[in-house]
Parts: sequence; C-alpha cells; structure tokens
Amino acid sequence: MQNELAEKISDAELEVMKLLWQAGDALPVTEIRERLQRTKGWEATTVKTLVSRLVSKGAVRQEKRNVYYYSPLITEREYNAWATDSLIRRLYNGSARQLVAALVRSEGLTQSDVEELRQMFRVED
Amino acid sequence: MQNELAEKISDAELEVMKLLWQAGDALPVTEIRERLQRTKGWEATTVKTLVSRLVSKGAVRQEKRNVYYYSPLITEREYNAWATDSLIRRLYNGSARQLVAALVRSEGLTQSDVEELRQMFRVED
DNA sequence: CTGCACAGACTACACGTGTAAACTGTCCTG
DNA sequence: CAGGACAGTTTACACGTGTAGTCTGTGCAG
Repeated sequence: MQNELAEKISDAELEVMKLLWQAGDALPVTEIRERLQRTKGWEATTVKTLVSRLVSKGAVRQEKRNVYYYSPLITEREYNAWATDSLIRRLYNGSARQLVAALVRSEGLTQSDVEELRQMFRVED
Repeated sequence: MQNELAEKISDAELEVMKLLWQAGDALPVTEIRERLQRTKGWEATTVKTLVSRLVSKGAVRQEKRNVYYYSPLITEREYNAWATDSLIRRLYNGSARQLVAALVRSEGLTQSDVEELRQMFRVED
C-alpha cells in the first residue's frame, strides 16, 4: 500500500486533486486557481495553500517551467482504492462484501445498477 | 438524511460508538472506559472527553441513574449508510455502482465474496 | 531603467480532533 | 466526622484543516 505517500488528503485538497486528475497533464497554478475560483469561490491564496500542502504531502509534483506546473503523483484510482479500503476497514470490519451487502440492503443501488453489477459478476466469475 | 444528528463522528469517537452499538444497552462510563483502556490504551479522561463530545453531537444519549449511562442515538446501520454515502458522493460521483465496480476491479472482493454477492443479487432481483 | 502586476512564500487564525492533566464534588469507609 | 476514591467538569495543548491576508521578488510595460 502507498500509505505513506497518500498521507491523508483533506476534503478541500481533494478538489484540487480532482482537477489535476481531470486535466490529464500538468497545470500552472493560474489555471488551477482560476477554475477553483469559479467553481468553489476560493481566493487565490487559498488555492495556493492547498496546492502547497499537497506538494508537501507528496501527492502532487511541482515542476518549474516559466512558472510552476503541477501534476498528480497518485492516480485517482489509487486514491479511491485506498480511501475505500479505509472505509471498509473502519466500518465494515475489513470486509468489502459487507459493504456491498449494506448497499444492496439500503437501496443505495438502483434496480438497473443491480442489473449491471450482475453482468459484471458474471464476467468476473 | 439525518445529516444534522450524525454530525461528523471522528475516528476516536467512532470507537466509542462501536462499543455502545455492540453493548446493546446503556453502559456506564466506567464500563466504556475500562474496555477502551484495555483495547486502546486510552486514559480515563480521554474516554470521558470522547463520550462528552458524542453527547454534544447528539450521537449518544446520557441518562442519569446512580451514575450516568450512555446509549447510542443513531444505529450502526444508519451511521454506516451515511458514511458510505458520503464516500460515494466524494469519490464516486454519487454512484454506488461505480464504487462496486471499483471493488470488483481492484480485487477488493475475493472470489467467494463475488460468489456470495451473486447469490444476493439473484435474491434481490 | 523603474514601477507594477503577479507568482510564490510566509503568516494567521479559528475550529475540530487526539490526547490528557487538574480540579471539584460526593459518597463510602474507617 | 474526615479522608480518600472516583464520577464528572474544566482546561490544555499540539496538530490538521479551511480559509485567507501580507510580504517579497522579479519580469514586463512604459
């Protein structure tokens, strides 16, 4: 597990990560700032702080061109897998099956979701 | 959703909740403290703090007998459902299906888990 | 060349959390 | 009755997070 690297990304930081993941390639802060300013209403410095913290945490790489560019060091999948695993350990006794069972029970899944999943399982099986 | 009541239970607090959920009925702090002291190595006051915070948050009820007794005000299922839903919104675009898909992909589920789930789906269907 | 705009760094500050000590009040025991 | 044990309260304190202001350095426009 890349526990050490993933080192706890906070909610606000995650928004930055999402942007970087979507972007596909490295972005200058300007870009990040502008978008988050629009979508989240954050001040420029706030965005800078978040990005810096992500760099400290080793979740984002900073590279100097004319200006700094930032790109994710962990993939969305890696992060999601890690976070999901945390939840499973925290709440479901480490059992992914229990989580899914809870979803099914709680109507978290729509009928068509279930259909699709059955398909999936059939393939995986 | 009982968003307001569930009001963000922290990691340490969750350990207390788990105890209360397991207990089935109201427990005196003594009891809670003793067990967590053993399992977590927490000091008595630490446990008190956690319990008090849970009371403030409305997650636990305090009732006076000779001594205070505590019991959960939200069920484990409610909490799990809420927390899981948060994760799904945070990471999977609100789609429970995507979460399950990720689990299947990432081998979070063992072969026998898959088997069991297929069973479940068959019933649910 | 000089001042300004902007990138980036540093500082700030309140709130939640993990962790616990210190204090206070009360009941039991000697 | 006096002192101690322990329940319950108050206070503490460092660290993470959300949110942002201020300071500094530098390259471009005039």
